[in-house]
Amino acid sequence: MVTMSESETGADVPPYRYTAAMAAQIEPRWQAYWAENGTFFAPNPTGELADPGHPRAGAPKLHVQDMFPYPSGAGLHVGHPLGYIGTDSYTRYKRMAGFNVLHPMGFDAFGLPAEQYAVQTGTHPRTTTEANVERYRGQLRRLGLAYDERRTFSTTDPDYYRWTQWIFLQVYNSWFDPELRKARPIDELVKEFEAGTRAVPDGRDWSGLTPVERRKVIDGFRLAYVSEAPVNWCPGLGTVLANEEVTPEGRSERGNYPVFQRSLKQWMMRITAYGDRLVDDLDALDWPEPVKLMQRNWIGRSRGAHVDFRTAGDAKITVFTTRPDTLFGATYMVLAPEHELVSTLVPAAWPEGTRDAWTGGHATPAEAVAAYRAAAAAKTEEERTADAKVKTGVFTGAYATNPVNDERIPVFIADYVLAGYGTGAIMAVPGQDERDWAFAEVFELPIIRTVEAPEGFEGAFTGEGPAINSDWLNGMGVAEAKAAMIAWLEEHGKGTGATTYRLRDWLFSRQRYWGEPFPIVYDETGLPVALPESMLPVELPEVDDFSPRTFDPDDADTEPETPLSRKKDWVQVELDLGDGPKTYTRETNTMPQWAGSCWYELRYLDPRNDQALVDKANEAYWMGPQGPGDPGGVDLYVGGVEHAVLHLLYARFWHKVLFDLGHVSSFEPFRRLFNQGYIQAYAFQDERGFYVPAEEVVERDGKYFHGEKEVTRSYGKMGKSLKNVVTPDQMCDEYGADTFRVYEMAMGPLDVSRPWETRAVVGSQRFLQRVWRLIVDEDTGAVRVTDTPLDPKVRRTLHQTIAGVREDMDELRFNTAIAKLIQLTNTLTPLETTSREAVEPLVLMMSPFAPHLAEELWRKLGHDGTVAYADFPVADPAQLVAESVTYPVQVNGKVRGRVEVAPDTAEDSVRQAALAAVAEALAGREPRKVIVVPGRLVSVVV
RNA sequence: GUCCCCGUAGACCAAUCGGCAGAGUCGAUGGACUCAAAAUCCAUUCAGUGUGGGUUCGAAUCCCACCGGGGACACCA
Repeated sequence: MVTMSESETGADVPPYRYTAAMAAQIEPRWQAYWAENGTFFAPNPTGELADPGHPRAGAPKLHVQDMFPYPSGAGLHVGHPLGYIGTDSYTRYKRMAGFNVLHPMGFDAFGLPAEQYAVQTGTHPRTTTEANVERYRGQLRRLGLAYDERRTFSTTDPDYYRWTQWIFLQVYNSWFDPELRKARPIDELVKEFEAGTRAVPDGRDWSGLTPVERRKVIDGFRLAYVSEAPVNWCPGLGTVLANEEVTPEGRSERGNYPVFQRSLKQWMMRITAYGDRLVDDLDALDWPEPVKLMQRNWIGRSRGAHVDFRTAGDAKITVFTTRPDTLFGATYMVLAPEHELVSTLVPAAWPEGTRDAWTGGHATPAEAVAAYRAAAAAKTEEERTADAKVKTGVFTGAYATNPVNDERIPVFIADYVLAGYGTGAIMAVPGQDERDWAFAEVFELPIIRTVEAPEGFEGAFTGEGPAINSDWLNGMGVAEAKAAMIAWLEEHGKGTGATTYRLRDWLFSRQRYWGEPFPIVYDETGLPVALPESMLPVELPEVDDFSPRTFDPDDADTEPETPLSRKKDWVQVELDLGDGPKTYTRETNTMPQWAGSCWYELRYLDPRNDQALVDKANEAYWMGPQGPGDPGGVDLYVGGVEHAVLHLLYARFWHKVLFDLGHVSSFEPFRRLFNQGYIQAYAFQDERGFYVPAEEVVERDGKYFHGEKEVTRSYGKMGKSLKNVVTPDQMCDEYGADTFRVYEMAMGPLDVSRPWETRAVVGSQRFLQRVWRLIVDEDTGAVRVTDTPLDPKVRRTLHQTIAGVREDMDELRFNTAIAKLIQLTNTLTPLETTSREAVEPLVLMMSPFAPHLAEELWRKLGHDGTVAYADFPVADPAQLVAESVTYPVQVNGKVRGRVEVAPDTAEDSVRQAALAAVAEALAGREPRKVIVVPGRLVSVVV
């Protein structure tokens, strides 16, 4: 590839041409100007960042935000800023169009990779994180991104995580009222218990409870709580992980280490309480459908019933089913192998009439069950999934009674029933469930259809149809039968209507150093005590050894050890929490990386407020609902689709808690979500499979060569290991930031992934050069613009461009907007004189994409100050009317002629003219039909 | 296996409500400039829309099936 340095050493490059060297002069100058003048400061309604004298104070607001980056040690490659440049172009346009634009940027700086990187390099994570953040800032500044620099922060700043901890306390000090479907302060729950208006669980008497018992009751209601429960333990990382961080293969999303289920005491957040609202409120959001779908699937709400089946003695098995209408078809039951009732159910011997196929060849039920349990436990998640096609299981020797018809049905255990979902037990209805059907075939169990299947239908029928073989339900449709059965179950005390979720509570603690400490201590009872707000932030202490204790990745029998627990003088602390000075023990877990990104959109609104996480007036202005039914939230949130579930679900959850407690007026954090595409790149491997530097590969005759060796091409993410990284810094060096920005925006729609192609960047540079050349004499540097009025035809082109560009910008179609600007430039280029009338709007329209160039040219055109607040051009409607319209005339679908008429010509006249134009093609045939599409074409059918 | 998205010149991409397949960029080719090259400028080139059906006066666009690419989910009762 030819580099700019070669071209610039050429003696005959005109001295005032727009080149990379010229860009390198212009760009830092304007970046400094913007920084010195606070050009992109957005005024708040109130507080320290209010500025009534600002040109956009009180204007309609627009809050646009990017998913903030995690500042990795590798720095940015050209794929990262795609979305940032998109939002920057959009907000620069909107600012010029009159909006008060909030476009901030921050850094998600806590987390595992920073810690791992720090461990590798032997430096403190804060040191490496801060260095990385500085590097990112430099890279972003160089791209001319118009951020309000007063509003930036890192999640690792104590001033920031003070409020992360504050929100944790809000969550901790709240409970979910199922009647009101919202969070309420925990004090209100205590008052209800004291007044006796709410019953204490287990029917105990509040006044008879000891203080410790009362605390335990209360703690059981909190939205943040400690529980001893099976969690995902990852020895390789030395920490536990949330369900969302574990892949379907049972490995960690980060690092791909094995994950094991272990029962451990951990902090949880009661996100399940919000399952309904998290599903329902998706309808109010302007989000890509696939993302909504992923969230719906992840939450996995299903409506149905809990049904009790009696077993020997007084025992009962409770199942969850979405099809209570099919109860008459329940011919057997299945428990998950791990189900706690299994051992109590198993009788001493096989009952009379047990089939051989049911026993697995074992002499007693206990043996059979033990063997099956062992086999199931030995299977990895992967094997279990792979074996899904063949149903396995074993008879427990026990029977249960179907509550609707008192039929005696056998109880099996099988690994196709999952312990973690519903009640871990099912009623099996082979007639209406494919899995049950498959199991019934293997074990020769009876099949009773309870929904009439179509004539000749084979297998389980899951569709709609009238109920059959179901006594009083017969004839009802599925929905009606469900409702009738639930009513019957509730009336007879055999079950209740119920909703279950796939969503689990959010495992919120991590055994890491580099995260937010919990604002929690433990007293002598071992129960948690919240620190008062006045003690925030709880700062992360300095430790000698911040590296976590990790283990053999495959050793499941290990215990997590938190790095903070080794800091004994920090863990033991004397505090006065109202009962006089006492010794407490600090919580030594830290929060997961998601905590900081759960609410950062709010802190941008009021980053310096030390009285509240955000002033209510500022929140209402920037994020409040814009009308009835509107959820409020960020007006445009741009980021990759990989956060469809994790970050976006957690952030919605926290936002709703804050909404319930009255801290924010919006009930959703992100009104509109846009998923940008990815920039990927080709990578090349030699015959040994080693990657060779992509920039050194040349193409000849459709083959690829590295030196003399042929190499094979593949396509994927940019990364060090693939040796195909291109950085924005390289592009700025070789072409300038404006060229890079224009190229990224011009290469395709923002939401489409595409391959990077460095050699195509020159096209954008040529475009900027042409614009520059229109205005600046390349030999003398003189401005060559005149006040000559535009030719009427060119004027119409100009106004059509303005109208088109505005439309494209509003729809984030930057690629087509740029195409229109290139077209306009190409129209102006051959003209003898450059008219100010055309070139000023052109510069203004260029400025969202090439802001430095535009500022420079705007100055040269004789204007003071910045172009950032100049009015974006508005098209004159009179100029948008075409002088004449050419109608193609089709005869039987083929174009046979054209007519040119005035734009306001009546349809009848167009018809006459069109028929005359194709008279020859018609050859006297009588048209059967003539269709005139106004402004488009005429179609004649013969 | 199920669901979702996408297939348009050699490459990246346009095409409003179903209305003349082409706005823009790269590449390639030719020309201008140059001693020559680079850079720059000018011009030209190239597909009938993945395949096969259907609806329609008219389909890249709507419907069905298949092929290819990408993504999500994958015993969730």
